[in-house]
Amino acid sequence: MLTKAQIESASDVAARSLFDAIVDQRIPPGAPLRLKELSEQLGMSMMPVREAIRRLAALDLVEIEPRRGARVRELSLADLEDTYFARLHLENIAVWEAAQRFTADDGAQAAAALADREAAQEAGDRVAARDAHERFHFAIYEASQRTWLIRSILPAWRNSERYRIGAMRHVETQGSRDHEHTQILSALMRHDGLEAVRWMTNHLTSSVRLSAQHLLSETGEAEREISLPKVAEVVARFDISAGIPAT
Amino acid sequence: MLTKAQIESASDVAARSLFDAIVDQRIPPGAPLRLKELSEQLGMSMMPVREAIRRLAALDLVEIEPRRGARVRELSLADLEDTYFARLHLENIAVWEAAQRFTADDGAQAAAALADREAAQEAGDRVAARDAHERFHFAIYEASQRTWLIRSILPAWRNSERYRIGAMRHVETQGSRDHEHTQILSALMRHDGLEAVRWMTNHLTSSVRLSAQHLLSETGEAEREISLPKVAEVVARFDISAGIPAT
DNA sequence: TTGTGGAGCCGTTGATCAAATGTCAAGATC
DNA sequence: GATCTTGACATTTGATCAACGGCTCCACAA
Repeated sequence: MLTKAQIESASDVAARSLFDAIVDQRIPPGAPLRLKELSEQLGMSMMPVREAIRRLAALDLVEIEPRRGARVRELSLADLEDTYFARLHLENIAVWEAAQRFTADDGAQAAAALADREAAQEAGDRVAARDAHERFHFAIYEASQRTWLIRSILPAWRNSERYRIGAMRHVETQGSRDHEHTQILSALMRHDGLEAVRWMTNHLTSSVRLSAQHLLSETGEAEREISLPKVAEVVARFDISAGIPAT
Repeated sequence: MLTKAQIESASDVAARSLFDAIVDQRIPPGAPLRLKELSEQLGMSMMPVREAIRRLAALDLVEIEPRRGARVRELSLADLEDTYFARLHLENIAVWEAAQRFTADDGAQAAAALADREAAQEAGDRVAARDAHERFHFAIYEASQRTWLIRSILPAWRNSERYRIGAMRHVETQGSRDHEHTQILSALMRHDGLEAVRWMTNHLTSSVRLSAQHLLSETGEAEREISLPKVAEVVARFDISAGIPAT
């Protein structure tokens, strides 16, 4: 496990480094990504950097114009809404499915990630905290065993990180985040899909609220309501299914 | 529209060519993709081929082992089920959303794609038919205006093509396929989301049945039931929402 | 305002580097 | 004496590098 995982190709390094820089806004939205410039900074040739950029483009974090190069995608309220619309649906389906086949081992992995996250949080290591947070969520989704569904989640997830990180930096509503995580996990361990969906919906809804607030405060725009499926509607979709035999 | 679109980079050509070859099983499941071999066949250097392979890997059509190269992912009944599970959920959400904001222009585009498909079918051009089929479906999904949701659909869609193409080659159930397409489209034009979801569910369900049948007949395995959400359950999820104000 | 020239940058190429595997022979073991 | 194991070498293949060629954009001039 250590032997292979340690080998990190140059483009892996570049991809991770660029992703961090974009999420942290060290490379701001709209900024062009110059191959030569980046390859010098990272101490490698242009090729691995180029590949890293293509990978980020596959996640739609950057836009590539042929023969023109790549630039960081702009942030917008519309994009934020759209991202969370997708997340609300996809992740709730995953959670619902996970509830039906959640094992003790799944629970242990998720709990470990939660612990890692709190430790990283207290140590002030934001990158590690973000990493652990992702591990927690995907430990849950993977319990659903629905591989293609899980794969579909990742791009939207990664995109939402761009909005979330900024919003979470200063805000101190971390307590309710933790509470939501715990509630989702405990509902899953009880195989209570409906309750897990309810908490996941709350979790995502409050995330998007905070992110939107932060985004608008940065651009100086007035606050305005964002358009998302109603919590009641989302939950109802699963509620009705509860009476119908699964799969 | 012609000026820019005509310029196709070497890796674009390679990616399309490889995708076609994999879907048609000219490169069979499990076969390794050798850079040198392919670059000679395609008359280009190894780099664009390499990039094309990475792109297909992003869609999970091929598996890459670091330093070992890439090979075509194997087909399996489990993967087929998993793919269609994702498609059933994602595409139904898209259809439901599309129904609410479907315009005459959306309808015209979808209808044009359908016509193209029938023309290609009669001309015996399978690649063009597959292309038009994809255009039809995505014309519908794009009417939903949910960009991130639509993006999430593509990988699973492309993967399902690997199963579908083989199954459709000989089978002559094309009539009911066409009927389903028409019904989906007309339901959308009437903004009848529930009916559109119903037909889409039928459409996907019969697709997966045929694909599974074909797959099992090829591997010589006995027919067996595949595990998917029940049609009633899928439709019910949207049915309950119909009573709740949208968005 | 429009046409032209130059600079900058990306996409591609062919060559080089490094890792991983398969082969083969020598020695150990049964 | 036959077979299995082990180690080094050669080959294959992917990953990376540096340079070339062509496209795009911008400045400047007519």
